[in-house]
Amino acid sequence: MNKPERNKPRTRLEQRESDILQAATALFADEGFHNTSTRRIAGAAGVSEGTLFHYFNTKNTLLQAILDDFYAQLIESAREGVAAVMDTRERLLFLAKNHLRALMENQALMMRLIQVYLSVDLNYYRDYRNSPIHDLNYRYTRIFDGVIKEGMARGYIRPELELPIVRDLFFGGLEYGMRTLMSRQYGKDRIARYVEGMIEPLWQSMQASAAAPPAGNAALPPDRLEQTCARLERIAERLEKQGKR
Amino acid sequence: MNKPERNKPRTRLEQRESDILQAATALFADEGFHNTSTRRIAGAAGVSEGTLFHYFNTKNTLLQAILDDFYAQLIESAREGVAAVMDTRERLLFLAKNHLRALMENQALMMRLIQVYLSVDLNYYRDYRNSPIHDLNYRYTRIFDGVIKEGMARGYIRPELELPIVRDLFFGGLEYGMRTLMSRQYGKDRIARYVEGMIEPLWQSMQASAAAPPAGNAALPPDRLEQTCARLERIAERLEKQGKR
Amino acid sequence: MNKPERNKPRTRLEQRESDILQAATALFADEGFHNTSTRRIAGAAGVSEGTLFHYFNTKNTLLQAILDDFYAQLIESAREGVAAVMDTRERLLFLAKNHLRALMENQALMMRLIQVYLSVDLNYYRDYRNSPIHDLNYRYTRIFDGVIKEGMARGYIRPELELPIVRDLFFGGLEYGMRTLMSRQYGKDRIARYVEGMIEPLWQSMQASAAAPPAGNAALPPDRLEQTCARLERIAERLEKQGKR
Amino acid sequence: MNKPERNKPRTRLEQRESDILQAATALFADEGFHNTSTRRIAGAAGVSEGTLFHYFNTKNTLLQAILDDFYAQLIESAREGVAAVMDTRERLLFLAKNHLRALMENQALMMRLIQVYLSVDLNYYRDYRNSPIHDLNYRYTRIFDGVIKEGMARGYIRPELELPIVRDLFFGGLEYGMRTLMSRQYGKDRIARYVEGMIEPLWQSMQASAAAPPAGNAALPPDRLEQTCARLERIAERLEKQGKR
DNA sequence: GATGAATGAGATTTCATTCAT
DNA sequence: AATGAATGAAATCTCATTCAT
Repeated sequence: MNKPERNKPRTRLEQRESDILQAATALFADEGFHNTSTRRIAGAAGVSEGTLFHYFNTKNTLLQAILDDFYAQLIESAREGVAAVMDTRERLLFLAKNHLRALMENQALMMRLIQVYLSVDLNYYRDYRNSPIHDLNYRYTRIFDGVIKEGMARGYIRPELELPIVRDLFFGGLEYGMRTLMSRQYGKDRIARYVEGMIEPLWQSMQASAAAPPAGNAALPPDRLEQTCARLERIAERLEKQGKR
Repeated sequence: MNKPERNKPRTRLEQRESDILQAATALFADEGFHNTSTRRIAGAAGVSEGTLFHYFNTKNTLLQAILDDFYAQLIESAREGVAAVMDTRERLLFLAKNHLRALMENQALMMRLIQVYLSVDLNYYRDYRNSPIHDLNYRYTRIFDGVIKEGMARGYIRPELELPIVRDLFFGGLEYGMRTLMSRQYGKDRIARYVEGMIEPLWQSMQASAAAPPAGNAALPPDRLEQTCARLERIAERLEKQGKR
Repeated sequence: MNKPERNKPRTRLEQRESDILQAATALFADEGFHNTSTRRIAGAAGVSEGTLFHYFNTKNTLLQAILDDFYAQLIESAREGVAAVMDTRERLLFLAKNHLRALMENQALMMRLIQVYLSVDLNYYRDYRNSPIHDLNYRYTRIFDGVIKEGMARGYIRPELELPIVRDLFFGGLEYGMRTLMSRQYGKDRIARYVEGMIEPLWQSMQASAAAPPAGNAALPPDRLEQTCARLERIAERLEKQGKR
Repeated sequence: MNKPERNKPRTRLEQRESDILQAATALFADEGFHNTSTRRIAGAAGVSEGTLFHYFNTKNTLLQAILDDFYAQLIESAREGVAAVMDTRERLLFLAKNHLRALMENQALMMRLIQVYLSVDLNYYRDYRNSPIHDLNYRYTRIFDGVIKEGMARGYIRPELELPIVRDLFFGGLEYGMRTLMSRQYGKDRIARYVEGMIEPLWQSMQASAAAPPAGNAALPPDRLEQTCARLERIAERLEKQGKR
């Protein structure tokens, strides 16, 4: 899947804008946002610094534009994939793979960018809900939400499951795992295997069947038993010590 | 639980060092690493810039020291909690709460710092394995790993579960969810409820072979019970012998 | 002879660059390299500090540029003078005067700059041969070498004389003597007298085999005379032929 | 010959002072004056920074002390050598070798130090005559002067020779030549050979005999002749060119 | 006498942004 | 629309020197 080239720029203006975006994307990904000067971006894009600021008023604007592009593609690809597959589990697999693929294809740029953006340039937790990135992310994750809700409606997923939590596990798990994945050489199949390994337990916990014995209680007995055993063990140990004296 | 105050600084040197660390921690948390100048840190700590660099050769050194401190506390509290509780599920609940608590107590500093550190100042994915933070994180997550492995040994967790994936879901989910949590006013119980909501599906998916018998009582570990009984009998016998003396 | 004004700057850029170079030259000369801040240079040149670094990436680059300019002028003037005079002794006199003149005209800057450069900023004796200043100096002293070699070829200088040693005496003596000269008020004729006083013994020691016949007329180069006479006769013959046509 | 150890420090105070001097000497030599911080000197000397400034009020004081020591040794060794040898030429050879040896033994320190001192920290040419280093150097070069004067008195050196000029050639030549010597691997004999090569022409030019044909005139005839030849040559060449047309 | 923590002025360099051309 | 020279504020870090202990 081709990235920024997708919207083929036709006019000279669009070409320039695209050049700048691509150059900035590559440099941000390689060196990080703060370690990349606008001068270098301009140089890499083959334009003057003045021109760069002619297209993007601010370095932050540039970052925002990159994020916009990225999310636009992410959202589009996610929607397409979800529309093409009907099975809920397959849809989740697709979303996960697509998510990782997009992140990695951009040389992990996005993860870094988003983090930097969230962590440094915005006061993230202060005004997250008003930030433009919140909006992007919201629109993106709604696709996931839709899949889950449809799965519930169809009876594949137990309906009392808390959606936000599944969402956190899904995206959080994927991005956390990406660290491990990226620090090694990885192939396409490696990603696929990893994703399947992650969806499997998630899927289990979503199953309607698993809800049958209402969890809460089902988990209690062995714990209770375990606790009692442990207590007895402790007593036994104490007795042993005393015995040795 | 109190943070840097824990190791109460006694000498004047330690006091100063602690002052600087605290000031830097707060500022980094509020404004981000790159938006906080050493001058402001020095000012906030009540020392001159020269003094700051007398204690920490580099702004990065300062960051490193903060991370070291944070992880040291995190690791210690995690170990203590795990040692105090025997039940696997309870342990996971504790680890999750502890993780969130630590992150939030530091004004979400650490998450941001770590991200910045990973994303910007290091070339994260390039030399992650050699970075000092990798080591810290490794030592921390091994505690989680230990809990899971012990759970498997005891029969509470199906042994074919892939540990790295559970780990990614656990920590990734927590940190991803933290965004939501922090953007609202939250109370202690809110965290607790959130954590329990997250552990519940995770725990389910860990249960022994949920695929075959629909979970529930299948989680019973009969051998464990048998072993404990046998041991108790042995102890009883020994006690009987002692009683005969 | 005017220094940086020589290549009259036409464009605004060249003008600025020249301003900066001149300001830096003057300040370095007055206060020394390490005691002159870039801020003061910028101020003296009437530009902002940012502009200064726009033209010269580094304070050292600036120094290098000054040295380049100086040597370029030195080399050019030396070549011109040598080309304009045929007599070896006159050439040496010229080179010596020119050397001192250039050094003094630049407010003794160059001697100081070069020394500082050699002594402090480079590890002089460690990588002298690879330093850019070595190259400049080499190109300059080759002019002297050429004069000496030609003097040998013409029979005015005894050929067994060791060129490096004469070179050391020549330039070393001049620069060492400059200290004395500069600490007093000096006029043009004073320099001239000093130079003549220095060339006199040097020249004597270069004369052909001063050891054998007590010098003086021994310096006569009979073969040179013979060769020239022969050549003149040949030319005369040819002219005669032409006249017969 | 041992350098700073010569005045064997007895008291603890003297030992410390000597330690500091030695450390500073080595570091200045290796890294240059401005690139060596007092902190590093203190560290290398095994004392605290406070102590360093207890012994030497100023970094410049330290430099001055080093120079004092160096010159003291230089002067002493020069005096001893001159006293031990009677022949004028031998004395000059000794002085030259001794000069180079001392310079090189100190890792070329002194040359660099003096240059730095002269070039940067003092406004050398402004108040050279009042500077302490002028005094040291004056006392040192007077030894050379004495040798020359005695040589004149004994009839070995022509009396009309200008002493300052010979002095400049002698010391200037030596120090200029040192650059070449130090940038290669050199042995003791290499220095000796170099010095002899340099004294030879110098000595010739000092000879009383060379004065017999009063130089000035003696040098004229061949020059005059040369000029005439050159002129004739030029005319001949022009004629030849015309002839070829 | 010895220490080394503390200082604060200052040094070089970077950078996003502006604006005259 | 495009340029790139110009800016000046700010950033990190160094350093000789002082002084309380």
